[in-house]
Amino acid sequence: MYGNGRLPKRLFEDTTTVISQTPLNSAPQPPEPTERGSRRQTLVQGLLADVFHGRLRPGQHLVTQHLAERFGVSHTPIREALIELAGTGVIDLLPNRGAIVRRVTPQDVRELCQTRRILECAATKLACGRIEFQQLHALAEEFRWLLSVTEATLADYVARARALDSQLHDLIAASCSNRYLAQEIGRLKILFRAFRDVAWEREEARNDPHRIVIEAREHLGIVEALIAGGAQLAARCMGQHIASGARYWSRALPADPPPV
Amino acid sequence: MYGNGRLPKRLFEDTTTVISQTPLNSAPQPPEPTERGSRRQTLVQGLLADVFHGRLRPGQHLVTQHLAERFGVSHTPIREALIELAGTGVIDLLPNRGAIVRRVTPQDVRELCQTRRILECAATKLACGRIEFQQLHALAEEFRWLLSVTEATLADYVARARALDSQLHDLIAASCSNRYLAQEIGRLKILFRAFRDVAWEREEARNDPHRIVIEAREHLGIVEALIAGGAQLAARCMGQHIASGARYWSRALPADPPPV
DNA sequence: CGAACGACGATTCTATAGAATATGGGTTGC
DNA sequence: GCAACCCATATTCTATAGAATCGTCGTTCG
Repeated sequence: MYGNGRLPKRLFEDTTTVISQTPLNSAPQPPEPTERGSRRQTLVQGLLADVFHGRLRPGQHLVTQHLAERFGVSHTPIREALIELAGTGVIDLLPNRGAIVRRVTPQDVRELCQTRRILECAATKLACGRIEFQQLHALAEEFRWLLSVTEATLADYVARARALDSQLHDLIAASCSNRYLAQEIGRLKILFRAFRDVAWEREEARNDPHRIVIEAREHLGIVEALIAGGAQLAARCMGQHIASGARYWSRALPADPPPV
Repeated sequence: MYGNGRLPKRLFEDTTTVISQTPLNSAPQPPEPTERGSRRQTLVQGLLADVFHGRLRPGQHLVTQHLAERFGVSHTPIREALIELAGTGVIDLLPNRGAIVRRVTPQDVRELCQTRRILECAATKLACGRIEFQQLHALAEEFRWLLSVTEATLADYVARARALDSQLHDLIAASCSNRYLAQEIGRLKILFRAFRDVAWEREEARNDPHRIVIEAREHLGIVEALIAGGAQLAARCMGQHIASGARYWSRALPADPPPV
């Protein structure tokens, strides 16, 4: 297979053959011809999921050839997706030497959330007073509804809770009147969501109603502070909210590879 | 030239032919075969310079064909550079419709600096107490030297001042013990540097000694606060330093295109 | 026996060609 | 005269092939 029977070269700490070891038939989308133009985005999502799932291990050397085969596309879009991923810091891209997956440790999640907190608190402060009261009241309604419902159909309930979460954070980012700030928040949000979605799947606490209630309460606090015009208070609430999320979600990381 | 004599299609507000209108013989590097592997980075730098110089106007439609000819490379690395630029927010990348240059207004520079201030102040606070005193004292020495020298050879003087500037900011970013934060700072730094370099060239205040002295004083303040262990004070100094820079450099934007 | 040199192989990087998509003008019908 | 439909062209997007580069192994010299 590899010329004269030699094993594939090992450049980095992990083997390159992990890909064929683990049954990766689950992730590679069937040659589903995603519409032209959004293929790179699809690949980015897929690779992100792989990284957070632990299918692509930290330090592992990503070979475009293999990835291309797995996803059923050519090298070119793979390469482009890797460039985009390198921009978000998930992988390192060494010239002429390919891409390696950066380590994702609980420490990383903490740092990610810390950075998110810094940015989103600032955005909250800036957004305070710039959001239509109507929107804020509507959101407050929704969160109160979440808190009032004790036992509903979980599926819809969860979906709605997550949608509202996105809605609030996006609204604040969009209203801070600073495009760069909003963009950085968006970038980190993608990372955090990818991580959270994986944690969501692997946790037995998958549809933990308790967590949803806690988050709804935190969200409501933020909205109420924004309605009252308390920028400092709103920012503090946001800070606590993100810190709380960090503590909750960072438990669900894939098993730490043994420290080399 | 274009089939039956029709003009090239106009998709966006600005003409696509601007490229051939303005004498762009200055920027396009001669087919200088930059070494393999760093070509994308070179293109990113070149395109950034073009944007901030105003050679690529806001809203303008970037055609990969033209850019490839200008830089003397193929479409592929151009496309990759555009993806990377889209990651930093300089251009918008619409699927199947190419890239357009985002508007860079004084407002943008303000927002950029505001975001930088948020991030770097946080980093300063975090870095306080984590940097070797030796390094801090050495930097302080240097800044005092800058302040003491009244009239030296400008060239070296300016170069050294800029190097020290980078050194201090990089040291703080590297010492905040948060890789994501450091990375975001780095990203914004690239944008700010590209902008500043252009302003530097176009301003008559090119080697403004006064500005250097002011910055040295601000830098010294930051370093001294870090030595004293005053995280709050250091962060406040950093905030004032960045705000001061924002006020100074935002004057030198290319002439605003008339508001459409 | 250890270290340095040379060569092979794998992989990345760039270039070119072909297919899909969107845009704008021309034409037809009302 | 106006609006909707259709076609042609430019441009983007993906795929494939070739050239340069890096890492590793085998050999040779000290």
